[in-house]
Amino acid sequence: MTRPTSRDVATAAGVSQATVSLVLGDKWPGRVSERTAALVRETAARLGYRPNLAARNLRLGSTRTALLVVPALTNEFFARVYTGAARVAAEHGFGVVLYPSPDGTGPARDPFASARAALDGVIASSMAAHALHAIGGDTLPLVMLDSDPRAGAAAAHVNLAMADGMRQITEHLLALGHRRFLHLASAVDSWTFHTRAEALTTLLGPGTELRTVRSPLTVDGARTAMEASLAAPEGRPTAIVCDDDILAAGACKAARRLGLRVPEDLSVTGFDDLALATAVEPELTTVHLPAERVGEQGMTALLAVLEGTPWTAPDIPVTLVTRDSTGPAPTP
Amino acid sequence: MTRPTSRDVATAAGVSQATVSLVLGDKWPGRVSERTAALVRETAARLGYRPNLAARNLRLGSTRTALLVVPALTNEFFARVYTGAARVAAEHGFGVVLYPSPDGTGPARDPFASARAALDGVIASSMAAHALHAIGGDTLPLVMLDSDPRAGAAAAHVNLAMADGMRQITEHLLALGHRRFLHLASAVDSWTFHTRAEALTTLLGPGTELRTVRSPLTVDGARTAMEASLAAPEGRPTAIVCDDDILAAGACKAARRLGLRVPEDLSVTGFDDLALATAVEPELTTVHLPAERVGEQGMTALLAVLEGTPWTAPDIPVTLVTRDSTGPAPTP
DNA sequence: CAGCCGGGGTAATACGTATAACTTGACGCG
DNA sequence: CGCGTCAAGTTATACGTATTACCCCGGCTG
Repeated sequence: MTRPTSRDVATAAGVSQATVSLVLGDKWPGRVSERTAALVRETAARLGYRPNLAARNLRLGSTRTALLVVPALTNEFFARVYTGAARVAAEHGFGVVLYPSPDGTGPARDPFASARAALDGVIASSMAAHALHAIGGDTLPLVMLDSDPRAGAAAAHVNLAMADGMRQITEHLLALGHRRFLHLASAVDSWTFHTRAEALTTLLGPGTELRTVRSPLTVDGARTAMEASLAAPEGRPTAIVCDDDILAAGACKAARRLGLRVPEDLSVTGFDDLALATAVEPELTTVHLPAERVGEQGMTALLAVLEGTPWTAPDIPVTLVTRDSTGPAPTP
Repeated sequence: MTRPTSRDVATAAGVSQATVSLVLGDKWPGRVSERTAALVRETAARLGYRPNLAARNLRLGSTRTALLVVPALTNEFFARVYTGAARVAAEHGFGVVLYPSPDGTGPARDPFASARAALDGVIASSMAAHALHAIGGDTLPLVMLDSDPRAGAAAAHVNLAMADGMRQITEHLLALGHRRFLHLASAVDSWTFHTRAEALTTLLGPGTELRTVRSPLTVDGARTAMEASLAAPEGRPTAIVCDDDILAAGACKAARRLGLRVPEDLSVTGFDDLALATAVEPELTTVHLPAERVGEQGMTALLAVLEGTPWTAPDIPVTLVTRDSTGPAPTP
């Protein structure tokens, strides 16, 4: 009552195992007569034959499987990255297996063991460089998502035009008359944070103020942090630039609790354009990040690298979506 | 410049390949002297040896890998199910690979091919019975999540106490004086929906009204559906029972657009207790579903089944979380 | 009619591992 | 001293597949 092998199909069809493989491989047209090919196919279907992937992988020396390393799948952004990567992978007969969170909370230490599968390559998102070794990035073809392009270990980089997104935000807010800004960033230190912070500092010209607050990446964490920062009326910022829609939602809640109206008294912007951005009220002005495309390009890059083609592409463009959480700066 | 094999380690250490396997397998204490064991381990580390998982899987006839079938990973609920399953799996040296969405939008047709790995078992969530065959549930040990316990194909079931959740909601709302209800359900037909709908119908005694509306599982879809249903003042429900927090958020938005206050004019309840539930304002009264525990129990059940132990457990309890979206029924 | 070619199939092999079965000294004991 | 026992390795094999190299035979050509 064990699973049938290609040899079982062969004997049942009265041919050799090689013939079965030839037919089912579908790779050598004309190698087998149409008559026997049909017979083999019919027999295989009848027995419910499924090729043993472990054996095939061993024989071929490749598993057509990529490892995607993400901080947390419960973050909609990364779930969408996975979706995009998985779609492109499937189109090329590849699979994607996940390794959530190398920052400590992940399920296992060794992603190789955790993946339980030989890997052809790695796509790693927002990861500290020191984790690369554990991941095996030194051994396997590696594509980095949203990381420092100068980091040498990676075979290819896929980046979003974060700085340009920040430019669109600041231009929008400056045009609305805002001068006192607060940058609400995630507590985890990543290249993404540095890029955005640097862009923001550069873009805000003289005559402006900028404070930075960091908070855990949760609505409640952001609310708590902002309630503390917005309590005192003197010098209160009029615009809060958040690194994530989740933080922006928290900031809006804090404002409401303090009796501040959004956007009349306080403008708030987000990043990512998650489902959350249009679920809350007011709907968030935010930078739309095409997460699926990040996954798609990541996988495309990996496929190119695996074929030996060096891969490079311009940053993925991002666009500001103006909604209801931003408005003219209040006149004092 | 290819990856070293166990044989490479063996020759480098001056022992046989079997010895390497014996040492690294760590399974036969006293089989190899401590001296040579140390030598082998040191050599393996020096060469950067990693066992070829494909070969090991082939040899062992098991991949220690489970397939998790979920509708969409972008739904936080399922992302959390995955997280729970992956953690338990990792504790037992198992891996979890995903097959998102058999309802059509998934990356590939054949989950086996898509997984690119031989599988030891399947954990399937909210799936139509007809998809079972394609999944290979007839071939592999199968654990079903939130599905009809009477469905025979599954080796084990893991269910949430949905009916009890509905009971808690209705008792809460009835106590608040509500009599005219609207059940806002997802458009996809699942066992979960039927269970909840049936429970709701049963629990609402005489002297109550119940309407049912179905909508796509998005905030905007729910908002649109509700704007239509709430437009006419006559016979308007006072309580909206939603099958999902996402729908509840949409209902709240619809209410606000129509000038109705939540909870003063309209009470709204959700299901799941996603991050969204506390991100929106008012915070949602909702039934907390321990999603991670669903994943954990699913994996635990699969492990039991793989060991030949029949597995069974009571429904996972759920609890109503009372927040700000429900209040006393308005007096006409 | 000999030689050659190509269509259609088969036998053999290697991928890298885990383990069962066997070997070889050394040693204790009757 | 002979034999069983045991520790510490080694040899051999099988897992299921894809592919290479080979074989057989009928038909065509010179």
